Amino acid sequence: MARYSEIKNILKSHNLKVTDGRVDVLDFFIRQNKTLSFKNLEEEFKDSDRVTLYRTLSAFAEKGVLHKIPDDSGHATYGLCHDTCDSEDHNHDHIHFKCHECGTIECLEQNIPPIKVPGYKVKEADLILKGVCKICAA
Amino acid sequence: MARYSEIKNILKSHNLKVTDGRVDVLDFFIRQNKTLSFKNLEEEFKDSDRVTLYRTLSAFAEKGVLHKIPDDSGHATYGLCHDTCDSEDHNHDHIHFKCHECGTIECLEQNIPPIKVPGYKVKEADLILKGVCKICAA
DNA sequence: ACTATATTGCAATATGGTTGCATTTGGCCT
DNA sequence: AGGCCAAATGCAACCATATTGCAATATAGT
Repeated sequence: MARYSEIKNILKSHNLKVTDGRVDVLDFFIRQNKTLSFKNLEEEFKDSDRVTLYRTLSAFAEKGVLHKIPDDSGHATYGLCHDTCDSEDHNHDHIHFKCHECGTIECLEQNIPPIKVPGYKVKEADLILKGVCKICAA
Repeated sequence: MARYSEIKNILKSHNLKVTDGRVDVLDFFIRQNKTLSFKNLEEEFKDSDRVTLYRTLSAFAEKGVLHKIPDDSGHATYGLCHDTCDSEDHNHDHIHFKCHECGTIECLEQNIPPIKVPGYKVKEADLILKGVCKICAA
């Protein structure tokens, strides 16, 4: 497990009470260091309540610990926020990549290029690339 | 209603049997000339079976009459394919725009700029812009 | 008009997520 | 340390959305 004090700090600094469940979920994200779907979490935390898990994830997403990755399949996936996000300022303009082989969704370092559409006010942009990821392609 | 013969031709040329339900749905898409969610269709075709509607839409999407627009909300939306798509070759590299005010999803003429990611094989790209559409912004 | 095959309609079932509420817990304040 | 309050949890019930199996029906080709 990542340093307990570190995890506790992350929670506290995002205005989240430190509970066993939250510590475990956040620790899991840190250790896995990749995006996780609700299903992934449900499997990892079999004995904990689905509802709590949902609420943990939405609390994390709302407070800027995780970001929810839009997925056309409808199955939400979450990733750790890289930078110092909080409920006021989530900035996630990076590109996501979904691998057809291993199924994982990855946050890329690359940002979404700014796109202008005449007459439209663009506030957000979601770009999901699909194909074969670095690892599977190697 | 759009010319019945025209609708019939579209169905036939996509290897779809011409049934009353399909004609009605396709006609509705043509008349509305915008993307429609499953809910939109359900409301329009109250008396027809939801299951048939689901199957009609997925048949249309599979055969290239409609394209399914990925939406993070999980509620699928469909739009007429601009060009001559079929089950072999769907090409939908245009950008989608979701308006926060009127809620509609629009297909833009603009295409998604090609994006390279070193080490990755990019096969598809989905770009959804969000904000205020031309009509609401005016 | 007849037949093979695809489509429809219905009921049942699955999946994914939410709500209400009683109970427990964490964080703060003495 | 003890107590309080608000927030978090666990549970059951519920809701929305989507899918499956199957019998009945309609379509397209002969």
